[in-house]
Amino acid sequence: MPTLHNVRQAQILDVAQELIQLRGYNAFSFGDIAERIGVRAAAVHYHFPTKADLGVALMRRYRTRLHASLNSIDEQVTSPRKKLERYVLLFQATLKPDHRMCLCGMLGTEITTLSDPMRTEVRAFFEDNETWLARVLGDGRRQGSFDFDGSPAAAARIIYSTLQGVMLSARVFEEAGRLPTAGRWLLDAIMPPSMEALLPPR
Amino acid sequence: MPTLHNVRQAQILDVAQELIQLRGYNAFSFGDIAERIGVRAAAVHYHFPTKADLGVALMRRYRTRLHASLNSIDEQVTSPRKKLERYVLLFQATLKPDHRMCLCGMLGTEITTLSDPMRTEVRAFFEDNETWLARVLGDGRRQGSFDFDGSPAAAARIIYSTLQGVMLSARVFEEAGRLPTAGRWLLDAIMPPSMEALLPPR
DNA sequence: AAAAACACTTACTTGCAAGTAAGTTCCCGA
DNA sequence: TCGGGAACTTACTTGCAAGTAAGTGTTTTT
Repeated sequence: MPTLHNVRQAQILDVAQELIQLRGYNAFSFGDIAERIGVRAAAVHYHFPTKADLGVALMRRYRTRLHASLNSIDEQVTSPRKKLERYVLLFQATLKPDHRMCLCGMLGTEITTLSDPMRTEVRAFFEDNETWLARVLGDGRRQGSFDFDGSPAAAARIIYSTLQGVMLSARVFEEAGRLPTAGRWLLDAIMPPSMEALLPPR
Repeated sequence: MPTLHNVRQAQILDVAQELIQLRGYNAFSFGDIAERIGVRAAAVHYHFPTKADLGVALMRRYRTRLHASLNSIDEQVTSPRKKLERYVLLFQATLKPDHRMCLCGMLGTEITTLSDPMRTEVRAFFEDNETWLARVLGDGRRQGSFDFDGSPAAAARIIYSTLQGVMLSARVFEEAGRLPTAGRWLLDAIMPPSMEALLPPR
């Protein structure tokens, strides 16, 4: 069961995540967190001694949640195309409320200013995504529902990058609609010619 | 001719640009700039009263240079495909030396922390890119060298986003090679089937 | 030759951020 | 009921960052 301690920690991580996604790691302070949850800054230090500690804990939780989301997709749908559709929805859920960046897209740009353990976590997050995507893309191509050149790993890297980049520009223009548009475009781009008749009308 | 004043201003902008591309807007100070050019921080304030002033001046210069680069491409090559190849080279030139982000990719993630005039400049930079790309894509499709669904503007948005996203992951993994790979993939993705025989061997 | 403008400097203020130390309050188990 | 720990607080130190004010030496203009 969740102890009070863990509840508070989770609350701190929630606020920290929101602030980082909105402003970036170098533009939020322990004071900002404290103010939002109604305590003093020292209370935040009690739970996470340093900013780097907080960052690492946050990244670990974020990665754990990613794994849960990807597992959930794998359990709930079997078609590779449907998996990718669900995957794009994860990005939409992040972006939609208030044009948040993906936590890792944000930390990726700031990576040179992060501690070593945080850097490691950020890279691992990128890798987790690319690995999962590569598997789905490989499966899809093997069973004929996808068609693309090169290795699944290379395609995965590009698709993941595209989604990150689209989140960025959707944020810059405050046009969350760019994400679903790009998602459809990507799916169409890797669809074999033989299946194009199945596309929904535009 | 360039006055001493302008030389110093340019020098400050050079250092500021490098620092922002490497660390971000919220992770550099006037002191950092001063140290690198061998003056005191107040000297930087003499040329650019506030950080926001510096940022706006930097963005304006960056945009002017973008326009020069795009004009140069338009003058030097006529084939839409060759134009895109040259365009990708612009990104490579930015990324290559030390895994720098595009100045605007960096500022885009930090956009909520920027002054209004800076935000405007960042958005304008994105728009300039997308507008140019849309024109090249439209031209290319009209003359049969490209094939893609949807409006040229929509394709331009996605391609630009992809390049931004690829820069981000190339930086995260310190693998500059991801950019040319993605560039080739993108060009292939919008190439009509009839021309696939012309692809270079892999 | 005097004065004004230029490109700085030193010295300073303000304010915030990270982090620490030493309490204080409350609850819980022995 | 009393001791101890958990979850804070206040109060503090250190350090840096933005920005300002008042000089200083050098150069340019008149």
